[in-house]
Amino acid sequence: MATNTIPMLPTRKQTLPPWKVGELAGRTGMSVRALHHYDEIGLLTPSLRTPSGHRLYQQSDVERLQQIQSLRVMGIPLDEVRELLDGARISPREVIDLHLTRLHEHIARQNRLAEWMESLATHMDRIEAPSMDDLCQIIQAMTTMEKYFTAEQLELLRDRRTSITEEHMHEVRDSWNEIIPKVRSAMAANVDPTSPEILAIAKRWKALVEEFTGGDQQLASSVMTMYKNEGPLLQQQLGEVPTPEMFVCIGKACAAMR
Amino acid sequence: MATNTIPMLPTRKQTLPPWKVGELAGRTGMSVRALHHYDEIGLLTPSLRTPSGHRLYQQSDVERLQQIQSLRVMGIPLDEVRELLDGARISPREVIDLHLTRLHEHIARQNRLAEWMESLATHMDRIEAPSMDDLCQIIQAMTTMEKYFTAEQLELLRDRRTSITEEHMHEVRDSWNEIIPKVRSAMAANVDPTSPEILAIAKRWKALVEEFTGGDQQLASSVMTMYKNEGPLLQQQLGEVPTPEMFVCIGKACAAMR
DNA sequence: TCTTGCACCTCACGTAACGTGAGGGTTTAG
DNA sequence: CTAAACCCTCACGTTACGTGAGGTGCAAGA
Repeated sequence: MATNTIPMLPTRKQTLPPWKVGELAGRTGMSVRALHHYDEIGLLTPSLRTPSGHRLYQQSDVERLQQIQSLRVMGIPLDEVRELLDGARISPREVIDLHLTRLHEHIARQNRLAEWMESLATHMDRIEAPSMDDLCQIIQAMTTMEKYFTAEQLELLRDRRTSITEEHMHEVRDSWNEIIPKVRSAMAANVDPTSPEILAIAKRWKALVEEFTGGDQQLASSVMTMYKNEGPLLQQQLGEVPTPEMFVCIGKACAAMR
Repeated sequence: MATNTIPMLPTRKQTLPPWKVGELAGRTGMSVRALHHYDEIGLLTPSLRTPSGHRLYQQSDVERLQQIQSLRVMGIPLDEVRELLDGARISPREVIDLHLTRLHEHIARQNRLAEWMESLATHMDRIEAPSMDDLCQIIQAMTTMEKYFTAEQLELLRDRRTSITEEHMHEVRDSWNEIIPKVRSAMAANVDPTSPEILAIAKRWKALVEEFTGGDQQLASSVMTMYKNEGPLLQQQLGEVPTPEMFVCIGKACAAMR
């Protein structure tokens, strides 16, 4: 490079001695292996070799390498770089736009993941001494819920959760743990759904559902679908869990109440 | 799964028949090949095989797979998942934080790249019919400048560039293309730097520099360093370019002016 | 009972862009 | 002339599987 800063002799440009691979690597910040690799895949083949096979890179090769490096900083894969430099039937502006679009999509995905992990972290902080098992269960619960609820419903639930006290959540949990076994034993005893015993339970059940859904019918049915499909999974995580049969039973009771 | 939604018979859990690989794959959304792979790397080895060698996954294996899937959605590599599930000597909260940090760094890098590519795009839009070569040259210029200027200096230059009209930029370019050959020929003729001829040129030179740098001495020296080190590259892109010798010559002339 | 078809098995190569030796020639400075 | 430094060509390792190739196991219909 320094040889060319002498301004009086610009015509000697072509007579510059070609570079060996190590020299080119050193001057361009590439590794020798990378240059070998570019040669292997036909991206940058030195235009000369010594009789013994040593690679010799001419000025034109150096320029090509600089072009390669330029395109690579955009994150363009090597085979695409080769296509662009060899038969460029796509405009540079399109190249930029295309990769910018890809990049933005990638960033958006990563941002969603980060957001998701942050909400995961807040969930984890509710547990006193979380084990790896707890972590996995919470992740499973979150991904499961994402399958059954829309984004708005999830946000609504998130809001409601933060606006509610920790104790109240436990109270609700305890209520379910009390009610569900009652329903189960009543059903096992073949009690009539319209009997006063079940009607009383159904009233509490409806109140709990009402409180959770805030009267949102869509939300209520999403919850039911989820419990129907993911019964065993939720049971593992929540303890007592309503079965489809219970939904039927309580549904009959509610119908009888009207 | 459906077999377990019958709530009256929870004790039959263990007697569930084990699953073959295709069945497990179908139910968990994994591919058979992935399960084979997990087996190969010792991440999930089915606890049973049929005499003929068919893999049989028990309930415990299914649970492990669910844990694996849970951790994988965070983007944790497989060997790390194995470490976490086997000998978890790191707390789940740390796992989340660690990967969240990684993720944020990654996002930050991608964002910087996106920003960079957007500014690249605006540069490209200044060229009428940009070729792939123009694209590479602009990229080179941008990366080169990033080596010599600080972030603030670059922003300053960006601001100045947008506040200036296109024509004016061409005028400045033309001025340099006029002045530099004059200096070169004067130097070739060994004209004294303190001669009125050179002094006149030096005044125009200084004015141009002054306009570009806005009097910022740091900026001026950064520019000089860049021209010194990247002479040939810039020459390729700008046409006429000052050499270190010219800086010396003009420096002498300026000293004589005072 | 035989065959058909499907699910299963074990290799083994391919992916992206090189890093990292191994084993052996070449060049060059002393 | 020799030793250091440099060069060469394989060739495996990396990540998380996809995609056959070639062969076996198993349940059901003819």
